[in-house]
Amino acid sequence: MSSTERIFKALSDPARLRILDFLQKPGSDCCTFEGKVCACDIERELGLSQATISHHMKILVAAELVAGQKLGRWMHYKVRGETFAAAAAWLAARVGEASPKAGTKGSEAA
Amino acid sequence: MSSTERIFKALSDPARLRILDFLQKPGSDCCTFEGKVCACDIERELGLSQATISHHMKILVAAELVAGQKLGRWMHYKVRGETFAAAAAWLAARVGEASPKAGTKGSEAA
DNA sequence: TTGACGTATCGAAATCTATCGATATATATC
DNA sequence: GATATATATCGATAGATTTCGATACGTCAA
Repeated sequence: MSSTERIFKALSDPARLRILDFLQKPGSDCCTFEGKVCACDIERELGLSQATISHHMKILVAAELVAGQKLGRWMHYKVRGETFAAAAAWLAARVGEASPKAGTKGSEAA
Repeated sequence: MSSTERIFKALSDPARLRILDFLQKPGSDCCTFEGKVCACDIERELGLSQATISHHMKILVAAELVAGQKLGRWMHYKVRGETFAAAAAWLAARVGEASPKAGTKGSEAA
């Protein structure tokens, strides 16, 4: 699976979109650490089981949309802006290029 | 399903990514018409059945990533750049906002 | 009207995904 | 060491997705 496909697949689930939104504006009562949000806060915010949250975080980390760091017993996550920027660039490169002479814009999709 | 989720879901399949690439650089032997590519060419390019191509095009049109136009017996498709641009903007808005004090206002509408 | 052709839809099979409870692993505390 | 806590993994299940062949629908040409 290409990294492009992996990114969009990670973005195509409502639970994961909620997680990404939450990572950027966590509640003030969250056990954040240096801008990173604890997995337990995500679980509480979404109302899904701990196993399900762990599953989603694995997918987001594999897509490089999120970075995880273990601090003692806790996992702390934060958004990886550079991957969002790369995905945005991938999309932007496909705007207004419907001409028959497109050529060297393909990154590594498909 | 939100339009954002519908767009990313449409982008999360390798066959559909190939279709989008092909729509922007179709072969010179394709029965294109005013920059739009015939469904029969997509079928030939991808090597999937006609039913499968029709299914994928329906998903791409529903996500508004592609516009379809019927010309006699033929369906012609083209990329809708504005939807790609909107999706790129959605991603770009999530770059560099991982910190609660990254410069944006403190409006947290949860 | 009839037949041929391009496309859409239907029904089914195989595979993938989200979700959960149970359990394992790792770490902090006693 | 023993126990409690946070997270990861395992196994199972329900639902979604991809794909196809068959067939229906719409359009062009005799």
